[in-house]
Formats: sequence, C-alpha cells, structure tokens
Amino acid sequence: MSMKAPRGTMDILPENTAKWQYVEKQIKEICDAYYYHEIRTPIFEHTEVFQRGVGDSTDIVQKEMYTFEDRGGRSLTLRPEGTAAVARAFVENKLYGSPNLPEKLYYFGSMFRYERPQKGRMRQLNQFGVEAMGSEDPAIDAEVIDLAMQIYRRLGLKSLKLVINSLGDKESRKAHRDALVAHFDPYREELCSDCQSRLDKNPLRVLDCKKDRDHPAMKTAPSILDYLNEKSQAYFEQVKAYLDAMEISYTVDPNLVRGLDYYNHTAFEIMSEADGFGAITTLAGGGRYDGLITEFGGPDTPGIGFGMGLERLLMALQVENIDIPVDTKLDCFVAGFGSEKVRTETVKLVHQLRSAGIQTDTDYQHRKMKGQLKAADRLKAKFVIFLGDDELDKQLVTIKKMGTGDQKEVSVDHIVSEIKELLLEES
RNA sequence: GCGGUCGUGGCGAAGUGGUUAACGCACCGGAUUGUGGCUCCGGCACACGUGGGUUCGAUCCCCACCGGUCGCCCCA
Repeated sequence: MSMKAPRGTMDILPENTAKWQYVEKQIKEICDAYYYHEIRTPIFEHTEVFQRGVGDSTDIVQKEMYTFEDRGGRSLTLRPEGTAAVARAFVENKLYGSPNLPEKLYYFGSMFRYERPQKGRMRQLNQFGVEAMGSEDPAIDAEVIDLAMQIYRRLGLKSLKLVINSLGDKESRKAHRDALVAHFDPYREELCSDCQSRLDKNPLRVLDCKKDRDHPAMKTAPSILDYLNEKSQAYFEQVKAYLDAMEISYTVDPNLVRGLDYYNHTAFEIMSEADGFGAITTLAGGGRYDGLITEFGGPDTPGIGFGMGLERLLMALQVENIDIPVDTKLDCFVAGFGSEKVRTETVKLVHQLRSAGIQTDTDYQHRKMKGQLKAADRLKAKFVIFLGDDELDKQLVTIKKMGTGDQKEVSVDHIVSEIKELLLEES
C-alpha cells in the first residue's frame, strides 16, 4: 500500500501556493475596503451545530458530513460549510451586543463534504465567505452581493452570471409551501423518489429537481414570487433597486432555492458561463438567514452571507486564461566552489546576505561550478556571487549580473551594500 | 451511492504472451583545467496500480479490488 492523500483531497504545491496567496490577498484587500473583518472558527464543531444550523433534511447533513466521535464520546463534525459555525460563534461570543452592528465578518478555510469527487468538487474544499449579521436592510443584501461580484471582477473574470431570487419571509414561505404541496400532491406517484420525500420534508426543493424538470406539473408550479407578501415583495424590490443602482446585472430565477434550510428572503448564486468549466458551474452561493441566530439561542438577529469556492475560483481564472502575476526571480545565488574552507565561507556569506534582507540561495547538491550556474539560471537568479579559493585568498568575490553577463570584483567587506545597490538598479 | 474512462521511470509517451521494456523532457557529467541560457556526446532513473486466475511463461488475456479522471444526485 502506498501512502496517498485521501480521496478528494489534494496537496497544493509551491508552484500553486503562490496563486492561492495572490487570490487571497486580492480578496482580503476587497474585504478591507468593504470593512469586513476576519473571523476564524474551529475546523470542527459539535455535530448539532450543523444539524440544527444547516438543517436535518439537507443533503449536507444527511449524507455528506464527516462525523466522528472523540475519545470523550462527543459527536463532532468537520465543518461542511461556514455559516452555521460563524452563527454559533456570533451567539457564543455575544457579538449581538456589539454597538457596531451589523457585524461584518469574513473567513477563509477548508470545508469537508463526503462526496464523490469530480471536476470542481473536492472532499476537502477551500472557501472564502462573508457574513453580515444584525441588519435587515436590503442595502446590506446588495452590499454582500456586490462584494462577491467585486472579487470576481477584480480578478478579471468576465463570463459570470448572477442569479437572484427571494424566498420570502416565514409567512410567505408557508403560503407558498402549502400551495406547492397542493399543486404536486396529485402527481405524487409520477415524481421521482427524491421528490416524493421532498414533498413532505421540503417541497421547495422539488422545484430544482433535475430529474423531474420536464414534468408538466413543473411548469405550472406556483412560483414563490407570487406568494411573497407585501413586506417580502418590497424587500426584494429594494434589493434589486440597489443592485440596479450599482449597475450589477442579474437574472431573477424563481426556481433558485438553495439547498440549505436556513435561507429566507434574498437568495443568490454566481455561476461561470465560461466554456470548459465542467458540469459544475456554481462559483458562489448565499442568501439571507434571519432565523439562524435564534436557532443557536441568540436574540432575533437577521443575517446574510455567502460562501465562495476557491478551487472553483482558481479554475475559472484558468479557464478564462487569466494570468496570475507571480514573482519567481531570485535576488542572489552564491556559487561556492573549491576547498572546505570555501564551503564554510559560503555558508557565512549566504547568512550575511540573508540577514541583510537579501533573498539568497546557494547549492546544496555538490554541483560543479557549471552545474551551479545552471541551477542559478533555473532559479532566475538576478545575480550570482562567485566564491572560490582565488577569491578567498584575495578577499574578493566576483558578482555576475545574469541578465547581461557583466561581472565585477568586489571586496568581501562590501558585498552586502554592493548587492543592495545592484538590486536597486535592477528594479 | 451509481455510470463512463484510464492506471508503464520525476513528467510525457511507445510497446510485446517469452532473453537487458523504446523514445522524448527533466536531471547529472563531458566537450569548454573556475562561469548559465544554444549545440553535440555520455550517464542516471526504485516503471508496467494491487491481488488473484489462465498459461510452460504475463506488463500484455480474464476477474476482483484500489486509485485518478469525467459525469449522475447535490452543491462551493
């Protein structure tokens, strides 16, 4: 048996971590502009957090959680999504008492879902997410959507589609739910087995079933939009008006339901329309969850947020051929060759350069001088410092500028300042 | 959980029921006694996913499993 990373997980190697870091940096800058602050919650929680937060009837809870018992017999679960945990933290730390509501939070982190991996789907996935808790202003809904779109736009993505919908408030949802059951019940036997149980547990989900998509009853199904009460209607209109004001284009899809139980009012999803993106197109999804905080024992507090898949974001960048600027040049390579005395001197010199803040590397493979030059070339070294027995005798080193091949001798005492100066000229 | 497809050195990629399993890239060395990127030459390489079966013999044929990948369900 060979040791391999578990199915659905992956190593992100140095050649790629630079891309991740770039993307994360861009996102953080945007969060800073929108004045959201980072929260870090545990990577696992008591299982109930997700059962109650996400909802018992959801796919996530029913078949996708990594749940285990710890040595103390507690049932714990690797977080499958971010919102429930942030809501738990919000209540536990009594952030609802903050004078600065809404509490505007963002997070980065790994989420875990036991699913069959495919393009754009991993068992350990990385998400960025945002939660704004404590405000029921349509403007914050629009802000959160804007923030998500801003990220994609800043990174240069073009083929995007924003879909929004309103699920209404409790009253609207109940009216719609009753209407749905009444509508589909006569056809119960004709629907797929999933939908038959959905009809009882969560009739809303019947609407986004792909198997029964073509069933005649689907087309005539009551739309949530027709059941929004006045307040819900007005709220949705206002959100759209704010999006219009920001010139963010969107499509209203009455069938956009979102899989999690906690959503109400605004729901949205951002998808990629780029060719070659694979079967899964959702880049980010989110919505309003006004009952979630009370579910965790907090005061009645509204909230809205979204989760964004970072693997999918990276994939979208690749599919749209967007280059990520990565600086791979090495400032300085020390090529030491000769006696053991030189080796010691090389170690010392490399240390000095690094201590002075100069990015420096050297050879550890016992390469010949020519091999060291090749290595320096591979590393895209700007300068190579030669240190051999001759140099040691004369207390000099030779500095070579790789771009031009120019070189000059410098006294060992002045190497650091000399290199610093040369690097300054380079940039 | 179900289905398609794939599984040969670090990477890419030929190939065969039977003596040392091509080749390319990469890497190391030499041509150039202490100087990279080009060229030529040489070298290195823990490779046929795992376990069974058929066979005198299997990397090749059969089966199972494992893994990758793509898709279904659903989602980030």
